[in-house]
Amino acid sequence: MTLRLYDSRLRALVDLVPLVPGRVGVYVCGPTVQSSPHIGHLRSALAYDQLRRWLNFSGLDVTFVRNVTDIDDKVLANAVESGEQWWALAYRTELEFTAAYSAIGILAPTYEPRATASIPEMLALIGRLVDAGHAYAAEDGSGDVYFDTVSWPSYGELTHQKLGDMASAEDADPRGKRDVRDFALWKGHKDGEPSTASWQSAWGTGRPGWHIECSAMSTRYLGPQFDIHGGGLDLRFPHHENELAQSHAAGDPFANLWLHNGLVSVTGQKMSKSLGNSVYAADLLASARPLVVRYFLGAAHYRSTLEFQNGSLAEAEAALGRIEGFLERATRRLEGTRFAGATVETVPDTFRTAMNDDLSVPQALGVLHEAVRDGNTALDAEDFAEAARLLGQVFAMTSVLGINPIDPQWSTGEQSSTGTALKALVERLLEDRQTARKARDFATADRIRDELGQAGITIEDTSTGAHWSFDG
RNA sequence: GGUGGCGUGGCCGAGAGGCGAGGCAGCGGCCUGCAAAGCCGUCCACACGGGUUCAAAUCCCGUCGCCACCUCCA
Repeated sequence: MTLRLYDSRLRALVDLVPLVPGRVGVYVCGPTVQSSPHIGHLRSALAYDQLRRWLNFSGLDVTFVRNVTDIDDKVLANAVESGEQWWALAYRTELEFTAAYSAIGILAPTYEPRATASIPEMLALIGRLVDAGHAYAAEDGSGDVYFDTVSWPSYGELTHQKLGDMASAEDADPRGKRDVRDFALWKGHKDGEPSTASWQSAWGTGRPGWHIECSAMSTRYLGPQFDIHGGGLDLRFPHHENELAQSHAAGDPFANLWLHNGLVSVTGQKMSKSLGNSVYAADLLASARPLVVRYFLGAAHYRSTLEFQNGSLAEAEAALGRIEGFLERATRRLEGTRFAGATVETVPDTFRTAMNDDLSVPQALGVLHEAVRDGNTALDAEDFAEAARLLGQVFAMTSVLGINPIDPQWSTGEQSSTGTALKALVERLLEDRQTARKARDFATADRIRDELGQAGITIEDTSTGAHWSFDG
């Protein structure tokens, strides 16, 4: 059984056939580090994290490259606004992204190249394009170098647009362009721009255009041809179209498969700064546990628009709570039986089939929740063999999806002296409550439960004694 | 003007010709001293109008509404 993915260039589901058997190269467009990470950046990164984990689970050796574009018009503009060096802004922002990614369990890439560290590769690529007649230096002396779209007949192949049908970009500065649709490969240095943001080239000092960095970095680390290129739906045009054009025109076969993840809408609207409805990573992480944020962002299919609204996180918390509840309850009940710790971690075939079908995570979550329900039923029936089997499945499925609650990733590090003291105190109170219950002094028993409840601690009476936990 | 997507129950969210995905919320029940947790049941949906078919949420035609991209975007 092989993984099928939706290739947005072919607009069809295709089998993933690695160029080198057993190995997969994945390039994902990372952020332009111009401002703080928002919900959309996290959703996108998470989609490819799910892909990567599934590829790994399927036994493939994955080289996963996600870039950081640390030089760009907006980086320069925002640095002027905030009164700091552009490279300081870029690095500060990059650290914010890394922290947010890591908080929700996105695995660190195999490598994370920065655009500014691949300038020679970009210049070499531009040189090949100029030599091949698909790029030209502007004739206005600006030092700009443009890709010649008219010289490349298949321009538009990724987004299935014809050059003549495209709306002309009225806001673009035509300057030295031969055609308004030509895009900058290299931007000549302008007065007022910091000298630290300019590099020597055959066309004068300057800096890279947008797009060229991804062609240069993907082929630098994955080769002129690689398996998968991913990014947000909004990058299809112009960014990915231009990447494809410049790489093909330079003679590179480039990516075999193009993946695009859906965007996030906030209460039905596109998120944008002008609407003032931006939801930042920091907002999300301040209002829910990181595991809940991950569950929420990963619960819809990666190609669907994900709707964020009031209550979204609470719903995710509740759904996840069911899974956590089963894992805890089952582990507790199986403790001391011959099934404890003997769970074989396998994933059900239905789960595997769903994941292989273009990463159908929503269906896979359906399988997961059914296993949780069946597992709870087995526990109620004291069928420990069945409960243990399902516990193993739930562990396996949550691990593959990166939402296994007992993964050390999610531990809040409460093994402190305060934690130990709290445990002793709560257990002491639970003993008092148990004594009262045995004496049928329910007023006292309920008072203890209420007091603990007010302190944020929930009590559940089970056949093996009272269990306490913090409120979700 | 061009390219593409979407409309599913109170909400989120899968499915893509024939068995009610799943979750959240609600209601009824079992369990419980009462709860909590869990389980069972219930709530039988597919924008609208036609058509094809033994059978349509799914295919076809039309209509309405919403959204994305067309050189800042994850």
